[in-house]
Amino acid sequence: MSATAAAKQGSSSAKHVYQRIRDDIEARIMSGEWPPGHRVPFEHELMAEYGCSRMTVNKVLSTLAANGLITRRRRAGSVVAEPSTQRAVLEIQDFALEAARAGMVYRFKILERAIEKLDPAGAQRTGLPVGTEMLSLTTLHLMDELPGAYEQRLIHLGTVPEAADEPFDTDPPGTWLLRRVPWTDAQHVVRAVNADSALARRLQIQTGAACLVLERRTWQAGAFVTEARITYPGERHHLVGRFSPAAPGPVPASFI
Amino acid sequence: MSATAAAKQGSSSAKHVYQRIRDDIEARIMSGEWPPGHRVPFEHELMAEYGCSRMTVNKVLSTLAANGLITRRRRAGSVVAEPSTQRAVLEIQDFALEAARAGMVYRFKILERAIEKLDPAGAQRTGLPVGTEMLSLTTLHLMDELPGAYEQRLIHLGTVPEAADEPFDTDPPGTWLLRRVPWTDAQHVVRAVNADSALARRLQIQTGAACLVLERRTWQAGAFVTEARITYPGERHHLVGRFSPAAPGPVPASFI
DNA sequence: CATCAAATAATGTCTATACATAAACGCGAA
DNA sequence: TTCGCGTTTATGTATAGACATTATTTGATG
Repeated sequence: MSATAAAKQGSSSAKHVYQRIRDDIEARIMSGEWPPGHRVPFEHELMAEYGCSRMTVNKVLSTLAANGLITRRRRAGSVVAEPSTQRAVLEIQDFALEAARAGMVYRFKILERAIEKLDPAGAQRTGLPVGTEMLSLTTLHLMDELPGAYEQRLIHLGTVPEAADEPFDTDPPGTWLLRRVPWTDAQHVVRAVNADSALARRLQIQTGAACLVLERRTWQAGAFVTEARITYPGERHHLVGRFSPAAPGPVPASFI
Repeated sequence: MSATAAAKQGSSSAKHVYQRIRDDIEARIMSGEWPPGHRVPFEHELMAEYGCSRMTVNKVLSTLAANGLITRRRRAGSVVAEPSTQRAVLEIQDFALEAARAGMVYRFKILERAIEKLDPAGAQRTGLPVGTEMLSLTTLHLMDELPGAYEQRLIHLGTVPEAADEPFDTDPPGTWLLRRVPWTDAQHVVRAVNADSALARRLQIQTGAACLVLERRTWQAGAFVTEARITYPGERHHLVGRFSPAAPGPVPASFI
C-alpha cells in the first residue's frame, strides 16, 4: 500500500487535514493497535503520508501531547504514552439546575452564620494559620421541601472580604462564590459516613443511614478561597460523571 | 499606558511569546479582572500589543478555547467563558500502587468466577441485549491482609474474548483490562450504601456501616468493555482528587 | 577502550501570507 | 418598521520557510 493510498483510505472522513490526521492517530492508540511505548511517525513522515505542511502535523502531535496521549522528545520522536491512572470525572451539579431539570422546586435555607477564628484542625486542612477569620455558613438545600444536601462551608475573608456583607438571599453561597471568585485549584475528597443523630434530623433520614460526603477546597492562585463539606442524604443522591480521555474539550453537559 | 508598555510590563517573564500572552490572559481571567462575558482582545489587537504574528496569538486563543476558558465566535470575537459546572476529578488508585506507597502488602483474591448471561437489569445498565455472554468476577482486594475493596465486575466477552482464558493470577482484572483494552468512554457513579450482612462479612466491617460504592462502566469506540462495582469499606477509604481548570495537561500524580 | 567534540536529526517556536467561513452589520426595498 | 441581501470583519485552517533547542549518534583523539 502506497503512502498516498494510506492517506486517502484513512478511516476518518473529516473535513480538515488536521482532524483527519488526529482521528487516525487517536483511533490507532485507542484501539490498541499502537500500544503504550509504540513510536508515532515522525512529523516528516506524516507530512509525506498526508501531503501537508509540517505546521499541520505539528499541531496534531502537540495537541495529542497536551492531552497526554503521546509523549514527545526532541530528536527521539514521539511515542504513545503509558495509560494514566484511572481518573473519574464527576460533575457536581448546581442544585437549582438539577431541581429544575427534575421538575422540582429548589429552595435553600441558611441555618447558621458566624464569623469564626480557624481552629487547628481547619488550619491543617486549609494551610492557613490558626485564628484566621473565616465566615462559617451552614446551609440546607431543599428540593420540593425535602432535604437534598447539608452544606457546611468556610470562606476565607482574607481572600473574599465582600462575603462578610453578602446576605446570600438570592443565591446559595456556593453559587455566589463560583460567580464571584474563579478558582485555579480545587481538591476533592469523597467519603461515606453513617449519619449521626443531629445530621439525621436535619436531613430527615434515619440515624446510621449511609451518607455521601463531598469535601471541596478551592484556591485562587495559591490563596485559599473556601472549604465546603456537602453531605448528601442516604441513597437518595449520587454523583455521576462521564469522561473521555481524548476529548478535545469539556464533555458536553448532556452526558451528565 | 501605551500598548507596548502594557506588553513589556506583563507579569509573566516566560521565555516564549506564546507563554507570555497565555499567562497574561489566564491571570486576568483567573483573578476575576476579566469576568465571564468580558471580551478578550481581538487577534489583531494582541498582535499589535505583543508585536507578534497572528499565528502565535491564534494558537494562544485556540488553546484557551479548547480548555474552556474562553469561547470564540467568528466575527464577534472571543469572550471569557461562563464557569462550567463544578467538576471533581478523582484519581482512582491502583491498589497495588497505593499499598506500595503506604508501605503495605497488597494481595487480591478472586472469590467467584463464572460466565453468565446478562440479566435485564444489567442489559439496561450496559446497553447490551439480554443474554449476552459476560465474564463475571468477584474480587477481594487486601492490604496487609485487611479487606480494602470488594469488586464485582462484568467483562463483555464480545469485546474482550481473551478474558475468558485469562487466569488473572498475577494482575487483578481491572489492571489487566486497563493494560489490554484502552477505553474511550467511561461513566462513573459514586454512591453511599449501608453494608448488608454478606458485604459486612466479606469486608470485615459491621453490618450497616457506610460504604462508598464506585460504579464504572467503560466503552471502547462504542463497544461495551466492562462494568465494575467497587465497594470501599466504611470510613477506611475515600477518593481524593485535585484539579486545575486551566491545566495545560493532566494533573501530576504527586497531587494525589 | 573511554572520552570529548562535532555533525545530525527531530521537535519547539515563530513569521508572513493566503484563502475559507461564519456571523454581525448596515443599507435599501417592501 | 421589518425583512432580505450584500459587505465587512474576525476567526478557522493551511502553507512554506526560518531559526532555536535538545538529544542522539558518530567520529576523532587520547
